[in-house]
Parts: sequence; C-alpha cells; structure tokens
Amino acid sequence: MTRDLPPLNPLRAFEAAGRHLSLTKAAAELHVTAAAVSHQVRGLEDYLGLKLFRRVGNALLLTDAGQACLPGLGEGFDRLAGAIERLKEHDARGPLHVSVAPAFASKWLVPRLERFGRAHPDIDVRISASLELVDLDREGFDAAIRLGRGSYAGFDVHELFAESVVPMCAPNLIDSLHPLREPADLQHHVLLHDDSLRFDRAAPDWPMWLKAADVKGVNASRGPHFSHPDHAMQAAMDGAGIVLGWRTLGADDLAAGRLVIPFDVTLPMQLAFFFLCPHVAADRPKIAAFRNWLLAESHGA
Amino acid sequence: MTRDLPPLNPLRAFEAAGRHLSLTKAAAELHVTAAAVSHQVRGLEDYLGLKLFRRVGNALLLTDAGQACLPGLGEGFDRLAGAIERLKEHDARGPLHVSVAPAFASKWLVPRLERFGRAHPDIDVRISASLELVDLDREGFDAAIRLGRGSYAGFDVHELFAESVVPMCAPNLIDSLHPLREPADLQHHVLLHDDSLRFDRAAPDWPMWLKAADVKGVNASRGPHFSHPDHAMQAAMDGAGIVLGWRTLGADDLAAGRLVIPFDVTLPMQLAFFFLCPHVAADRPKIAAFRNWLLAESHGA
DNA sequence: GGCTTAGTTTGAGTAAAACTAAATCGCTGA
DNA sequence: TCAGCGATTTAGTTTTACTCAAACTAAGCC
Repeated sequence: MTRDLPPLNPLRAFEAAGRHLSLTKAAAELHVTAAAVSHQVRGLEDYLGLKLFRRVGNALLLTDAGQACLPGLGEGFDRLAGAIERLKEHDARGPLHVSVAPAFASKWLVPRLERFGRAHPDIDVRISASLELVDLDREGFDAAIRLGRGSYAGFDVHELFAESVVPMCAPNLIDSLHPLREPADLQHHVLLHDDSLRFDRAAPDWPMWLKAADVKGVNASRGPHFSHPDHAMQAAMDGAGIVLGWRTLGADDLAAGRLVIPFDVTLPMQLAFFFLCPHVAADRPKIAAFRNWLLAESHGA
Repeated sequence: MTRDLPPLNPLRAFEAAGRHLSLTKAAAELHVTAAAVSHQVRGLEDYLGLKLFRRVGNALLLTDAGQACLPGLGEGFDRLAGAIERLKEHDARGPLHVSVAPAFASKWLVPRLERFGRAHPDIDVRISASLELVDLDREGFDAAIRLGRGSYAGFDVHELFAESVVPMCAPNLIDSLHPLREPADLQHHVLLHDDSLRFDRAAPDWPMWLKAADVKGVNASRGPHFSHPDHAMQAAMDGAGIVLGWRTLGADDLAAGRLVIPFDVTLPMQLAFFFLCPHVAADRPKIAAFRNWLLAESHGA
C-alpha cells in the first residue's frame, strides 16, 4: 500500500485550525503556541503547493481547497483517536497479571485480595507465585512483588514493607512443660530454620538472633529446615517449634493468635517487599489502582 | 474537541509494521530504514505503556492490544489519504486563473487559447487582463504573464518572448501617394505613438528608432498617442499611420498581411514576456501543463 | 485621528523527534 | 556449526517542531 500522505503533524495542525477557523484556538487545543500552528500550516501549504486559508486581515477563511479536505481530515483523526481509545479500553478490561513471591502471596496478598476485588470489580487480578524476577514482558506479566533491596533497573519501584524477623511459636508452647520465660529457655525447644535466604547475608538466622539476644548455651543448629518462610511458620503454628518468623508475613497469624511472640527481640532484614512494574507501564490505570491499593494496605493499615 | 492522540509518526510506523508484520517491509513502504521503524514502534509502546508486538525470535506478532487498534488506525490513515486525494482532485478540476498583461492577452494568448483548450479539455483557463502585478494569492490568481525584466522575487519565472519593435503599417500605405521606400519617406506619413511604456527607458520610441535608422528630417513628435500597444497597432491596421509595433504581438497580423514592415530595422526592448507563478505552486499539474504549453507555443513555433 | 486590543506572522534560536549507519543479537535452516 | 535474515541497539546527525520576541494587521473605541 502506498498512501501518499503529507507530514502528519502539520496536517493535524491544519485540521484544528480549519475547524476553529482560528490559529489561537487550534493552538490551545494542541497545547502549543499560535506561532507553531502558523508555521505548521504554512509548511503544509508549501508542501502541497496550495493555499488552504485565505487570510483576510486577522481572520481565517478556508479556501475551496481547504474546504474540500477538511471534513475528511477530521474523520481521519477521529478514527485514529477511536482506535487509541479502543486500545486503552482493551487494556483496562484485560486481566492484570502479577508475579508475586510465593510466601508473600499466600501469607499477605491472597488474604487481602478479596478486598481489592470489591473495591475494583472491573479489574481481574491474576497472581502467579514465582521466586525469580523473570522478564516481565516476555512472560506476560504486568507487575511483580519481590523481596529485595529495591534496586531494579528500568522498573518503577515502591516499597511495601521493610521485613524483619522475631521468634514466633504456637501459643501453647509458652506455658508448656518447659515454659518460655526468657530466651535461654529456648534450649529446651525445637528451633525451626528458614533456609529461603540462606545465601543472603541480609537475612538473620538463629545464630545471629541468639547472639543479638545475648543468649548462650543454646545449640542453634538443631531442628528441621524449610525452604520457604511460610512453611517454617506453618510448622510453628502446628506446634513443631519456634521459628524466626517474618513480621509482615506473620501479621495475620499473630493477630489471630495462631502465633505468639515469646521474646520481642526483632532483627531487621536488609530486605523489603517491593512492588515493581516496567517504568513505561506505571501509569496504566489498572496498574496504578493496584499499586495504590497495595500501598494503602501496607502503609495505612 | 480534545482528541488524545499519541505522536502521529510512530502511529503510522506501527500501523505499517502491524499490517505487514515486518519492520523491513514497513520500512520499505515508508521509505525509511528498518531501524527507524523499530525506534518508532518502541517509542510508541513506551508512550502507551503497552506492548504492541510480541517479538518471538525475528517474527513479529501483534499482541491483543495491537490487534485491537490496528484496523482502526488503518482506516484512519486511509481517511486522511482520501482527504488529501480529494484535495488534489479538487485542485486539478478547479479553474486556472491567470492574470495577463492586456495587450499580450488580446494579441497573442487569446487567439491561441482555443488550441490549449483542445489539448487540455479538463483545464478551465480563465484569463484576467490587468496591467499591474497584483498579489496573486490575495486576488486568487494562480499565475500571471507579465512584461518585465524577469526579476520577480518568490516566483517561478519562465521567459516566453524577448520583445522588440519595428515599424508596421497597413499594406496599402506602402504604395500610397507617398510610397514608403526608405525611412526618410516617413516624413510624409502619420506616426502613431504607443505611450504604454513611456516612462520605461527600455522601450524604444520614434525618436530612438529614427536615430537608430539614421533618419533625419522627420518630426518624431507628430501624430496621435495611444495608451496600449494593441490600440496603436489597431490604428495602424486601420491605415491611420505607421506604428512602432511589437514584433511578438504583431506576429499574427503580420502573418495575415493585415500589417507589413516597411523597413526592417528592429530595435530590442530590454523587456520580455514572462510566465510566473508562486514558487510553491510550480508543480501543480494544471499550472505545469499551462506553462509547458506556453513555452512550446512561444519557443517551438 | 491616535490608542488599545486580539490575532496572525516572521525570524532566530533551541529542543525534540526522526532517521541513519554500523555493529550486534537471536533465531532458523542448510 | 555456520550463514543469513531480520530485529535491535548505540551513537551521532539531520530534520522537524516549537518557543519567544517582535512586527504586523485590522477593528473597536475614546
């Protein structure tokens, strides 16, 4: 196909000027100066070799030639705008795919997601649990929630929570055969180990916690290991022992009394949960809505 | 009206790429490099915050989003092209207004115009006789034919004829009571004066001619004056006397024997007839056709 | 008539967009 | 495993678009 079109921007400028019969109004519509429109129209006339306006004094009148093409141009631009409108609607209606760190998904996000659904019934959120930050575009994700240090090149990043750990256990352990009165009492209990961040120095483990709590005589290497924090915490809820639980992930279980904190010595992780989406997608309505809701839920509550 | 449109050139690039599902082909259609199209499409995706293509290997596939808007974009650009097409047709069909120096119109152009009409039945030429070079645009003229020196700023200029003058009279004067055998015989005859260029040193008058012809004893100030060369020549044809006639204007009358040249001492004017049109309009089909015909008629014949 | 006002035009300078060339990447098919 | 095609990246260049300031051009008004 070979559509012989003049430069498009001057064409749009002319269409607006012709519709308003005023450069000033056209300029306002296009968010440029009147001088710009004047230049554009003149350039188009030169390109076509035809006068499009008859300038009588300060007034603009369309020439026959201008008259002949103006309606068609208007329709053309309307079609383009319509197509873009359709694009945006399509995007708004389609599902929002979010790739989420598994523990965060199950312990924090999923329980609250129903609230989001009520607030935004038009947005169809789909959560995929995955550990790695994959190439969002390639995998078809719109956004992600990740635990990390916040340096994600090319992404629009918002911190949700700074994560920290504290001992947690089932409530009945407190007053069991070996009551948990002080940290040293841990020696009589099973320590549950979360290995999910084993290779990351930013995640405190039992030896680090015991040292921070100035506890001696407790063998920090005992006990079962888990590869996910939520599994370790689930084991603790089941009464299997004491876990260094993640405060934000455990918030609901603590509030519900399924877990308690025997000794409130909290160690910060150097990590936080972040919401990220490709920079260019930051303003898409459904993404902005989801991000705003996440931030309100995490910071407000 | 506020049509929220993305940048138009990227939009066109995407439309072409989407239609061909190939950047290379789109680039060929748009007469740019594939790199340019790639940039444009990427820029549009960034602007919209949406992927329009799924790049699988070297192949392009439209995303749902791209699919959603592509047809509308195609229609939009088609409309624009249609409007431009209409504009050009309108221009080709409309009359061709030419402002012509009056003597040239009546003596040379009008007698030949019928031939142009036969060659270009689709072009409706309208001749307006006027002496001054008015503002063509403002007066609605497409082109002009003027006598002058060829310096017309901003105009596309083509010389038709260099004008010159020579004595002319009705044939029966040659062998009248006082035969015209040599220039000195003019003393017995009426001299007709063309005042149309009286103030222009470039137009020879009777004193200049007599001097050039080395004639003495003829009173060059006698005789009636005319304000237009064609009027003076008409008087000569009517046998009223001898005129310094314009060769190109008199060509037809000389050929038909209505006028004869008693003494072939031709003096050049420093002037010529020129065809002019605004630079930007030089390539409009009907103007080019008329210009080419004029040049063929004036130079070829 | 001279002033003011609203609007367009001009010209110069600047910012932004578009484009190219050349190197590179990634798949595909011999 | 390599050649080749097509898309992409990077960096630099050209072209286009825009703004600002000043100059014009009626038209309205005392």
